[in-house]
Amino acid sequence: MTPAGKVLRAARKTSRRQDYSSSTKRALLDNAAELFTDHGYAGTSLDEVVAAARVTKGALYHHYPSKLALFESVFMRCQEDTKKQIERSLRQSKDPWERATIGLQTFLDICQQPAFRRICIQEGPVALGHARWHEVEKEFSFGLVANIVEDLLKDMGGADELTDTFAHIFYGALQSAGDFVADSEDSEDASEKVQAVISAILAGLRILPTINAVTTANEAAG
Amino acid sequence: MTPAGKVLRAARKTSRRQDYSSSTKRALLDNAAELFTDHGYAGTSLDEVVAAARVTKGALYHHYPSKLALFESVFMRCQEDTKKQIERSLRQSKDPWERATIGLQTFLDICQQPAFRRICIQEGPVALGHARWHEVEKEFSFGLVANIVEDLLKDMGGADELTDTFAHIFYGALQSAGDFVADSEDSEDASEKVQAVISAILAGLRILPTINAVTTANEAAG
DNA sequence: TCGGGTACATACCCTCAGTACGTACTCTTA
DNA sequence: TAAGAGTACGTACTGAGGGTATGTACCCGA
Repeated sequence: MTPAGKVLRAARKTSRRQDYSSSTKRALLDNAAELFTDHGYAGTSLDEVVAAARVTKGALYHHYPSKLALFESVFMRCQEDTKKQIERSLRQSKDPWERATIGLQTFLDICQQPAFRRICIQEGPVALGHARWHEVEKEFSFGLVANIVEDLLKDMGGADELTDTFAHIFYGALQSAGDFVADSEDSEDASEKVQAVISAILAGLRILPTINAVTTANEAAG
Repeated sequence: MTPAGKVLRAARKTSRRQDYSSSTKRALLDNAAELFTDHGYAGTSLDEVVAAARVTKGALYHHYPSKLALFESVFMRCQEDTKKQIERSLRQSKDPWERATIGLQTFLDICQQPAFRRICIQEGPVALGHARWHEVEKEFSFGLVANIVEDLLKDMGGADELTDTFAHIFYGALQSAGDFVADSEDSEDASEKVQAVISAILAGLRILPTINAVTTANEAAG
């Protein structure tokens, strides 16, 4: 702990009451996250959540207006954690290809974690609705992956108009890849295979401008 | 109608009572499919379903043991329809690459249909549970796509041990591609772009054996 | 024609999300 | 420092919806 940290801690103006309150809220969020991860949104009752957090429904509805709002808070925290984790991993290198490799590998790892899989990939779109889910994803995990892909394409020779399309499709591919590894018996073996396939797909990127040129030419001719 | 058809129809041994029963069951299934597609599993109440089918809950629970069982029936029918549709499209050609193109394009189209998207892709794994969902998928839509990919790889030079891995990842890519087109403003434009990207990914397939060889070599060396 | 089984309808129960209201505690302000 | 106000809950209830128990009309074979 730095001296600055000590000063900040001493100087903060939160009352004991506020501390208790935020602690309660955090307990609700933590326990909800765990229960939603294990049993899904519909499979988790608020009675279970408040019991795990050792409070009552009155406390829950004081901090969150609805079950859905509670889930969305859990969802947002999961997305924020993911974003931070990927951004931290990206700071390890300056080389575009290396950054891409590291960033994508990090995302792939996160896709195998139960919390992200269940809450952000599976339950998210169903509970929040596809529109709201997509809106948030764009600003967090998908946005990061899209940026990485964009940088890759730029590095390979000019921003292509297929960038956005490829990013979307590639994002789904990564999620599936995470599923594949998470569901496999031998996760090390599966992880290696997945890396090989991802590499092959990215290699396909190299000829993407060519294909696009052909498509455009056909379009003009047709 | 062929004479054989007439004979069959005349010869069938179903009573009027049985006709009514199966008609009721079908009405429940049809209306449930529509409501589940529009409002999801949790968002659809059985009261709405029975009202739409103009029966009561007694009738529903006579034909289906639970809400989940009703959903699973809808889900299965959707998967069966998809399988039939793809298989029919595959009969159009004998050439492996052409078959692959046609089959994948058909699946891509189906991925954009609201029923398949909502019931088989989004709600399916959440409502049925990931394990049960995956089990069924393997026998239907995913199985077909995996076969197409396998044939492609075989045609390109020997069955690769990465086939299964690639099939999984590619399947996810196709689902995302369907999402991309379905959510886009200009679906024709999006469809063309998606085709270009899919082609690029399949092109990456060509060098997949090479990558695998390198990976294996590294593994042996390490 | 007469039991028996089928195909429903009706009425009820239980779980669970959400609400209304009560209360204790704290923090400010006169 | 006493009082008023607001915060942070707890308690008791309501309504919606999935599921069940039971009643009943009808058909169908014997």
